[in-house]
Amino acid sequence: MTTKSTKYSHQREAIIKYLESTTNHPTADEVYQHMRELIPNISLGTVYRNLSQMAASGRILRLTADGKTDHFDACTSTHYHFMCKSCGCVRDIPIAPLDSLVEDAKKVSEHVVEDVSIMFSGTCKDCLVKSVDN
Amino acid sequence: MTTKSTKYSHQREAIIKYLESTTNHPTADEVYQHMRELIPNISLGTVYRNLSQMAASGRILRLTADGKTDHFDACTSTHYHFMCKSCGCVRDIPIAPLDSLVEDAKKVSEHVVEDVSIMFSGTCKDCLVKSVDN
DNA sequence: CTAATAACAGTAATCATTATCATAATTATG
DNA sequence: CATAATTATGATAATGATTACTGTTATTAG
Repeated sequence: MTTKSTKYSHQREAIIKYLESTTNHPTADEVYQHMRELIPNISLGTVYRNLSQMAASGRILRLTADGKTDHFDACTSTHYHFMCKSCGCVRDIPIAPLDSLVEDAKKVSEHVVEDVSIMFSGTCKDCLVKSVDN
Repeated sequence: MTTKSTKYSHQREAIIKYLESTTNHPTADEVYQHMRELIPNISLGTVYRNLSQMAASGRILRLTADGKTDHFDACTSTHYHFMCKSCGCVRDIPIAPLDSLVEDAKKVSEHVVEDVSIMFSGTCKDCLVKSVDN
């Protein structure tokens, strides 16, 4: 069995650069739309393949929130997120990491707890303004 | 504008009874498979419609974990869940509610934080046994 | 009892994502 | 450096979960 290696690709490089340049945690389709400005004939499948590959290897984070569309984050250190119930945008929440949470869960659970995902939700400031206008 | 009311249905009654009888947090399809034993010609659409309706009204909880399939829980008081990365099952994690978490997030965020979802992940005890066998 | 309306079963449509496949780009090797 | 091996790509088809549509049935109000 030969372990398969990773080859360089222009497309993957552009995707990771874009993810590192934004704190907006875009969806696969948002990444795709941006990439098309740089690489007009890039395929949506290429974007999905590279995002999934980088998420699997730990290079980026896959954020699952409302069960509809995943978001991606190039910042892999422990931090938390907020999803707007109105527009679906994902933003950072600057609270301190809850280091003991997984440890606490490990102690009480009969299962092997490895990770925890914390997702806040509510209304983002932009959607709040819009709702006041109406 | 007339507010639309809710009418009784045999199907919805059976769905909520089933959800209340289990702590396994089934998916819509698992609910459907169970319902077919009681109501053989029930439609999958009916199951989805009633689950969505009850989740929207707060009667049950919709649990989103891996972005693939939602799970449902008739217990709506604050508690936490674990999803197995191997088989996808969802189980309860009996740690005490983190009451201050949403309050803390409200203080530091420029958005209107209302709720938080906490999802642990790892390997469930059943999958652990299977992996040891191999 | 009858009219109004919500819920139903069955099915088609949608959306996000993954798989397939022939071609192109990258890397290894003689 | 030439060529073989292998991974990545673009284009598109397929999948899986969920929602929408439609004609019919059940529930409820008058």
